Amino acid sequence: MNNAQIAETFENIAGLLEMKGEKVFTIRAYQRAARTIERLPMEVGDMLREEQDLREIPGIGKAISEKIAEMVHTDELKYYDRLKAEFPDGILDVMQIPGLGPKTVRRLWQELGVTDVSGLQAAIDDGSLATLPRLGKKTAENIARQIQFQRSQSKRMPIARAQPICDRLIASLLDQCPGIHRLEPAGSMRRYEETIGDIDIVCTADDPQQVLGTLVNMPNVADVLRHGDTKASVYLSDGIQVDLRVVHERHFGALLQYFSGNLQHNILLRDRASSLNQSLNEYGLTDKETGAIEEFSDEATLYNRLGLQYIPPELRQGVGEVKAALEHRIPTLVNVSDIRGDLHDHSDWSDGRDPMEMMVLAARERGLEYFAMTDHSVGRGIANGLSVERLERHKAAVRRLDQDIDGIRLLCGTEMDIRADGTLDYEDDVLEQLDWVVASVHSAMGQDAATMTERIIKAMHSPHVDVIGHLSTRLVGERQPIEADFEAIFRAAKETGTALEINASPERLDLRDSHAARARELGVPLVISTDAHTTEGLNNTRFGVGVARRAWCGPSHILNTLTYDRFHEYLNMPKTHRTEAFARLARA
DNA sequence: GCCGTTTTCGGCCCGACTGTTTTCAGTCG
Repeated sequence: MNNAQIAETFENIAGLLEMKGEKVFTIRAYQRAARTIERLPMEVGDMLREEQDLREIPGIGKAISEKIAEMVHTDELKYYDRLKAEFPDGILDVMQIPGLGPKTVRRLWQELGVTDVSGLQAAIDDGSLATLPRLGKKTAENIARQIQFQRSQSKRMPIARAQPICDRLIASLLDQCPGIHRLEPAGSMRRYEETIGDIDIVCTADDPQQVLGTLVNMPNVADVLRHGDTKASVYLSDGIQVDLRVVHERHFGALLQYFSGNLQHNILLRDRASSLNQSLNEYGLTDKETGAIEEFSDEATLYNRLGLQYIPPELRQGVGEVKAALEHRIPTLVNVSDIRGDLHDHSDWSDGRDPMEMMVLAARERGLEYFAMTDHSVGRGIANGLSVERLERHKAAVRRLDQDIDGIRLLCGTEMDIRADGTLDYEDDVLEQLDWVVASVHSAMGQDAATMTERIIKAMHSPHVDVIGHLSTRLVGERQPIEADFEAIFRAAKETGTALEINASPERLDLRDSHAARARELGVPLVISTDAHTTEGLNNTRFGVGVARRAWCGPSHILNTLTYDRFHEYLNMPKTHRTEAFARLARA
């Protein structure tokens, strides 16, 4: 079993225990373990194989580590099987419906025999649900609506889709509410999660009611879920929920912190406050003895007041960052402004939309010092991949632009297919004339893990392959990643001196955060590239930087933060010396 | 179930909103 499957099992256990009426702290422990395992940089199976003690991971103790070991070794969990047997099969689906919690679901099952979503719908339709004490007509209507919504949309939205919706919404609120002082996205958007459950926005304004009223009355609001004095929740017709919270200016720091989450981070922070005899809520810190309230107009002061280093939003995942902040171990994270080059880009020579010259000018406009033109190789017939002959002319065109355009250095490159058998799409004599080679998997993505791992590692052993592009080939919310032994691939990357790409295209975000973290731990040079196919695509660097920041990467972990001269020095190094050379160059 | 510059036992985050209630339980984030 892999981390994702183990995490899901613990999540389900938590759900079933809730219904059973188990102690909330037991339930919380399983939920916390699930989140932690989901975000672990390494497969727990590999950790056990290397005889690491899982109990060193925060939130994982004796009972849970034993359960993990059982799942890794036997692919099943007897405790979970016994627990599942106590409940009908579809009951967890019923609990997924917003507004229905364990207490209600249990009553519906025991008193009305509801065991799945269709049974729930039937209980609404025949009126029996509304007859139960403390449930009524309105509740029945709300549940019916939620079932409809759940059917019409998938649960979480890729950040690529949510971001423009959020941007438009904020622009629209600012436009219609002149009394707004501050308005910022918070939640998973601010943490640069790869998918967004709902759009959280925090606000300060002269007249909170006016702002909330404006939101609920917007034309693209499909449904109003809640509308109170300080917060409102709506469903947009775009298929995503928006939560807006409005408070007084002097509470803004505490509110922004509270709403930027995640849940586990906030729990740990409140825990920290508690140990200082303070109580933390979205309005500020309350002294438990005197009752005095301290307010914060910005987040940094709040963290400092708790004796903590400031924790950037991307790190607020409840997986050790609070402890690190206490010990002043929060690193300086990479910023968009640190990125000096883009090393994976397409033009209309292959499947890009814009001409090479426009791409280069757009890159220069964005302040980049160097830029690699990496159109597809011949094997990508469908993407108008370049034959050896066209590659020759492509190269000449790049060299010409490099001469003609000042202020940016160009690299002749390719995004070359790694074929199904691990051979490369161009011969060595062609590759050695290029400045920069991105090698990517675009075909036969369904290979078994052993074949795929061997295929990629074989490509890494080529002296000409500088970086592996979008390693897992996943598309967020669309296509599953390849099956492979990623730990072995990361180790081979280090050994062969092959860099790994963090593909910043928000559809990809590949490496994903936990993989980037593991590669960083091993010292593999990472590259943040946009894989732009249009000039606008160059704006996506921020998403890649978001992934790198979530992986605790500083500028010294990212190859394309090097100045052109240093980057050039790196490239002139034989591959096998590069990992070491990078560590030196990045420190210098 | 986890965890310890108070603790190996006794704690474990905190408030808003809704519906169905005459004071609050359930759910959510």
